[in-house]
Amino acid sequence: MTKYKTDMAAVLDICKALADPNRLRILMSLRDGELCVCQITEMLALAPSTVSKHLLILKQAGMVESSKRGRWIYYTLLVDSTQTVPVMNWLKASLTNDNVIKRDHVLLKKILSENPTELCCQQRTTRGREQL
Amino acid sequence: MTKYKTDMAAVLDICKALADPNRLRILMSLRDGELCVCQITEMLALAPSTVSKHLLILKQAGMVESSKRGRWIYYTLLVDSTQTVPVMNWLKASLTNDNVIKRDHVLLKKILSENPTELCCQQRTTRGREQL
DNA sequence: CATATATTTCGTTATATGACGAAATATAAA
DNA sequence: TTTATATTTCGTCATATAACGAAATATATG
Repeated sequence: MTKYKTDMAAVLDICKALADPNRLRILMSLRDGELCVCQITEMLALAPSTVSKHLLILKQAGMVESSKRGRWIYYTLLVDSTQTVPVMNWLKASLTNDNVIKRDHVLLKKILSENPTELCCQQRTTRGREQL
Repeated sequence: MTKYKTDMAAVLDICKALADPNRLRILMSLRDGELCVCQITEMLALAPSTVSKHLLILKQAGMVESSKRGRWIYYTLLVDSTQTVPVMNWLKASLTNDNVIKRDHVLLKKILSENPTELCCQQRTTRGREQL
């Protein structure tokens, strides 16, 4: 396993990270690829500071990683880990049909496609409308 | 999935059940078969009431089941569940080499073999010494 | 029946956790 | 440089959780 932490501590960090509905929703929302914090925040409808804390917990557990691009920070699943692969497989198998997760999925598609000017990530470098 | 609970609630109950070191130790201790509460209590060196609570949480999460035999209550892993199998496989792969878990394993073998008269489960119906 | 043993339930207490808002930080746009 | 946007950090508060001891419950033994 990795360094620093004992195996127990590593597993425990993952289990604690999974032991919250909003963090499970975040993990499931990252199935299809990266999302920036503001998109996740929009989906969860929580305070940005709260979402930031959730993401930190997931990151410290080794479930996700972040990359900064311009003003935005994108989070992705850390799929190259011996820990996260079985965990995510189990979560996907168990939660894909959950109503909250399904609702999130629909909402996310809307957030990613429509992305109106009022929303965060308005001026995305790649393909956003630039009008304020 | 099962009844009553949503998928999310079911997964959450499992994750919360796993998010405690003593409950992980209990689950790992049940790898090799059933144990009665007093044996688990001896291994963990916690108050019986605390162990009882941990076992209740694991049971309500669907990770273990109990069967009463005489004065004793034996707990076993619930291995016929689509939830517990992948979870336990992951735990076994991740925790078998952990030092605490290894120490528990040694201790449990001692508890199961020696089982001196002072200990709990003194007068086991199957093969215990009967002297008080 | 009285006693000892095994386990659970209950009440209490200390700590952990999740939520928020305000303030700090960083980066891009005007 | 000033302003707006994106995110994090910090402090606070309410709730959840883990531990214990005492008491209750159940079952076997004397």
